[in-house]
Amino acid sequence: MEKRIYKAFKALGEPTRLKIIKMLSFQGMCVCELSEVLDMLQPRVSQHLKILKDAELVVENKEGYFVCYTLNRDELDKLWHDFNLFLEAEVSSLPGYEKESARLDNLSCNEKVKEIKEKLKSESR
Amino acid sequence: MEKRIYKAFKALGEPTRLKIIKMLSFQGMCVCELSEVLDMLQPRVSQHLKILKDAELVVENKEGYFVCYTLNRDELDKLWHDFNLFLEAEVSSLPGYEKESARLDNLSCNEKVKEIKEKLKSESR
DNA sequence: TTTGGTAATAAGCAAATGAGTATATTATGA
DNA sequence: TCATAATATACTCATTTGCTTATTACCAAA
Repeated sequence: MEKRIYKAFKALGEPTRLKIIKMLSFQGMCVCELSEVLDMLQPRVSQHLKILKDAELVVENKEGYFVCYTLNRDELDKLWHDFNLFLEAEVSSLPGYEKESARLDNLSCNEKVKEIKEKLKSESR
Repeated sequence: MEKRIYKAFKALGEPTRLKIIKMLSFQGMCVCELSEVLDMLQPRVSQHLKILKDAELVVENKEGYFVCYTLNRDELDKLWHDFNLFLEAEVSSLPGYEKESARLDNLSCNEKVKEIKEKLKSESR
């Protein structure tokens, strides 16, 4: 789960790919169109589309020798939803966080840190 | 606007930073605590926190020589909101997309592409 | 089965990134 | 002012990333 999340964010966190996604938000487009509209070499577009496809943010439809890509809006919504589930989840319930959870339970940190946190909490009330 | 968006996604799209964010979703924590809980060297934690702070996903509160970091949930919500605005916006209205918009208006693409799109459209109805 | 057009992959290279080590910087208290 | 603790920054190195060029794979029509 966690890997899927950061993989999707990583795919979104790049200017060229964000541009491609913006173009696809307007309409489905094939590689040659994207290449023309964005004024980019075709391999560059294809490579980024592959990354977006691996992250399931984009879907391809082959039609003859054209490959039409469309934005996967459902997956985008799901990404944000899953990310929020991840944030809300108990640390102890997350797979791969066993050790972190244990260390969280017996933090050997300074007493002062606790005081500081109490202070911050009371301030935020 | 666009740069802020992909910068934030880029910040989220990395496993170590996602872990840090998860920890901060539980409670505000200082660097030493994060370092201990995640079993990572302190400079590593500090470096990632800097990136998260630059993306405004995290806020720091200095208390003595402790620095307590908290998750900026408002900014997270804003990120998703702005991202959706970006997706919904007219290409012609987006700064930095002037050329793309113009090229979009007179695509020299093959007639077949148009046929394919018509076909896909009618199928999706 | 050739030919022409479209897209994917491979290879090479420069730039960016992440981690570790060492060294500042900042703040506190004696 | 000096010693100590927490955090930030500098530096180095290995890995990854993105772009370009070249090549290959794929598909359709003649």
